[in-house]
Amino acid sequence: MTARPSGKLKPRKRPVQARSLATIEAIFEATIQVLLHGGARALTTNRIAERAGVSVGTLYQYFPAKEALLYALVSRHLDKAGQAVEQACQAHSGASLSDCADTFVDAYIDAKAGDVAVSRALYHASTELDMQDLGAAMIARLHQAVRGLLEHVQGERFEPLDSIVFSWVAVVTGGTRVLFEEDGTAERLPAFRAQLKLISRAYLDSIRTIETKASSTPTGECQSNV
Amino acid sequence: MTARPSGKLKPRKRPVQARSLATIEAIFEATIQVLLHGGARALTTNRIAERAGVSVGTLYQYFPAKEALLYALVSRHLDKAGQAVEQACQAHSGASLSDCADTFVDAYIDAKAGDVAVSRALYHASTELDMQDLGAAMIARLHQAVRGLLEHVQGERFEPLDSIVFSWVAVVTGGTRVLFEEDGTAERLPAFRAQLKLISRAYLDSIRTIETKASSTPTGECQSNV
DNA sequence: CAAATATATGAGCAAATGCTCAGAATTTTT
DNA sequence: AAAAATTCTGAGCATTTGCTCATATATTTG
Repeated sequence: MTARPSGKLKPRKRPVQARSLATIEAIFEATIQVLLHGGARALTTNRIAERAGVSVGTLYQYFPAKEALLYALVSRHLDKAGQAVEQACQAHSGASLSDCADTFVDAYIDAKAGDVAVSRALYHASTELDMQDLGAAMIARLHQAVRGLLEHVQGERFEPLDSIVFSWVAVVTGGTRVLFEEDGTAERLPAFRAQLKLISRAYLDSIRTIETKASSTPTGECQSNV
Repeated sequence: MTARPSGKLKPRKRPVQARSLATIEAIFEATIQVLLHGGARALTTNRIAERAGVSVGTLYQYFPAKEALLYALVSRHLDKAGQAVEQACQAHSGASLSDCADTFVDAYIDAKAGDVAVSRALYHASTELDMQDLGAAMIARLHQAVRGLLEHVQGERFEPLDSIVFSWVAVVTGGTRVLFEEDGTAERLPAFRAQLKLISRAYLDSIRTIETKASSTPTGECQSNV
């Protein structure tokens, strides 16, 4: 289900001894540090290696290209967040509508808020490269989790489900990103989280239709999407 | 009110003859073309000049650095969008709540949807540089326009206004950006627009309080923000 | 211990990039 | 038409970047 890197993005060598694992970890950590300290422009393989306390050659023994390193790092980060959201959604399956709304909002924000600076840095770094597949995989994952959440709300039905899921996820993830790019993220976060829950609850509440009744499409404009 | 570039971001020379103005326009256009064709990685000053049909020297006569060129281009683009939204908001001042919701959603999406590819390209290019001031100025502009819109809804009051404005703007702009990064933006756009209106209407409707009555804060968590 | 395997080193190459500058070409002014 | 002002040219410099490879060190295996 996870996007598998191809060509130059695939890791070069798998570590077998303990020290090499530690080296890779150091490289990952150094990458984040360089990114945080100097931004995407300062992110050179030589600098990363220096900061990690290894030589460039070592870096290139595990990653065939700078892109591959970033790819692995972003992949890792997204995977953690995706897993957290999936878990939360499954744990709250069958909950009430407003609980569902809160569940997704909290899960997503918490997953990203763990380290705002890292999230921001990795995002900026990722836009340079062509890793749309990673972003797409993440979104697909969120879609599936949220879809499951909405499908199991007792006695309610949402149509058109695809469109609703897409829009809700877009609004929550996109809105959070805007917050994270802003200065003063931390201070704004609590209020934003509360408002995002209000938004989600109000939205889902306004478009829900009671089950087993004839469902009249709430909007005339949209029907379905591929 | 507009952010003024300082240091290396300030244009170098002002055009006085007609041909130089055309040259600058060609450089702008070429920048967009190169960006669209090869992405941020391929955006070099030599390539831009070549595509524009001028020499690099000419480019550097008007822009002291590559950054300055991009800064001017993004500034221009954001300004156009900001102006469009401001105008729409002012034109619909005093409208009903759901009209207000639709107004902002339509104005913002239309401003960005004019040329999806350009929006996307410029956004990606801008993340590399440090032009947070431009983004901040744009957001501040949107905030003010939306605040004016909500303040003039007859007989309704929104509190805490700052928090509501921030969240609504974040959700609309962020959600739209997610859509624009996705594949198949065009096909998804109509459905998303409709859902975004539903989201906005449901949200604003759920938090409105009748004027001249004692306003009870709808959420306990959030009060105000600096 | 020795052979085999795994890991680490870092000087330096090839390519690319941002940008300059001395002067040519064009337009405007006198 | 000459002088002045403006605009344009593009070869090439200084620097940076991603990355390699011959060699050295460390760890495991037989």
